[in-house]
Amino acid sequence: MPLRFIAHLDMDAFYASVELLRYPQLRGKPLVIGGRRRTAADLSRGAAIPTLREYSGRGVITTATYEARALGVHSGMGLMKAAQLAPDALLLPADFDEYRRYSRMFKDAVRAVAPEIEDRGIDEIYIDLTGLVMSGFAGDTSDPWAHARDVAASLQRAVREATGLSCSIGITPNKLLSKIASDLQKPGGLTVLREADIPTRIWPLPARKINGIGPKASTRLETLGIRTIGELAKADRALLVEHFGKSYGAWMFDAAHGRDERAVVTYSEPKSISRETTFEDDLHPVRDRERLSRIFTDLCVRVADDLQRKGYVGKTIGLKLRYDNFKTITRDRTLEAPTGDAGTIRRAAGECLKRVPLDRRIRLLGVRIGTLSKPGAHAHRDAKSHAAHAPTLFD
DNA sequence: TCTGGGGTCCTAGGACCC
DNA sequence: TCTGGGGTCCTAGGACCC
Repeated sequence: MPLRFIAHLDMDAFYASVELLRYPQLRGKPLVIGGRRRTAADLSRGAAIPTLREYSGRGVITTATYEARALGVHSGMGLMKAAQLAPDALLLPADFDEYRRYSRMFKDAVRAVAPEIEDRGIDEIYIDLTGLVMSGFAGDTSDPWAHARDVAASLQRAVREATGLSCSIGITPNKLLSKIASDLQKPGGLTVLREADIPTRIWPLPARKINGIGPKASTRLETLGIRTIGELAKADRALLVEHFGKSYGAWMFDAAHGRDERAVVTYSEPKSISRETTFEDDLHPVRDRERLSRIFTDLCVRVADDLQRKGYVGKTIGLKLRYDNFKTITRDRTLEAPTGDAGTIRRAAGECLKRVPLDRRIRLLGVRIGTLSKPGAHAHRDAKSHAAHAPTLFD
């Protein structure tokens, strides 16, 4: 594989930073984003921003400012637990429409300089800078990595000019290393790593820093006495394969050596669309059946709306259910023909529901549609079905 | 004061077909 | 009678990521 210059760009505390543009007076204070969705009333109220102390409910932190992180809270943490650690931290509910707007702005600003972008969600991207870096380099004897650094700095300036926001960038020969590198000097960092830097910069880090090694795998690695990426790199490959399987074990070993040949993928089609909701209080399948039925139908309608808006139909309808003990089960059913119709989705999901045990309270209900396609010329469109639905356990 | 919501990918068994 | 592969689709669960 020829030498590449791959960047990973990660927006710094993205949701919180967008909020600070709107509420500059909060700058410097500990702030977390999370909890229920923001309503128009929340925005117009103009009242004081509530603190974590006042919160009650099942929300989690989606983003914490660096000031809040200094108090021990982090994304994914339950808000009730965070309130124990940082009762005076300010809490704002998320405003996803606004974050998506800023997401488009920063991606457009990057794209104007470097078009080879892979979307990795609302606040991060990979960028293949190889062409850009090398084109400035024909016959030049100076260091292309220094040039890569200049390109990255210009991207950071472009993002700041377009949005007022800061980001961190890692540049290395591949996506795996760049993802790690962009995290090394947050916020506002610019980290360039070459292959020769792996032993000093990568190997001391915990194995968990590798994108793809999560909480389960890192715990299992620890039981093998492997904590750092360096220890993983020096582990016996056969031992890893024995414990983690041929595919995952071998991948881990290669990752620890910084080997990754994946391309920057600039376009991909969605594979599934889903909507789910966690209830404020667990619902009883019998006593709360009317409420459950209404929520269920609403989820199906929202999935159908999403399909319509994005221009897809789907063939596999899925149901997701989480019980009060957090055990999660899924059921799905594949239709004869793809659909985008809320009533059809509701009927199929209703059939799935008949196949799950309803012997305990329910915490979460979700509806998913997969095996997506574009409603094509030869695909037969359903006549409008008026959301007539077959009786189900929730009716 | 446990643990959101939207995704992707992988595995594994069984059905079914050649 | 028993014994084969391989390939694809469907379903359920789980790890992981942002």
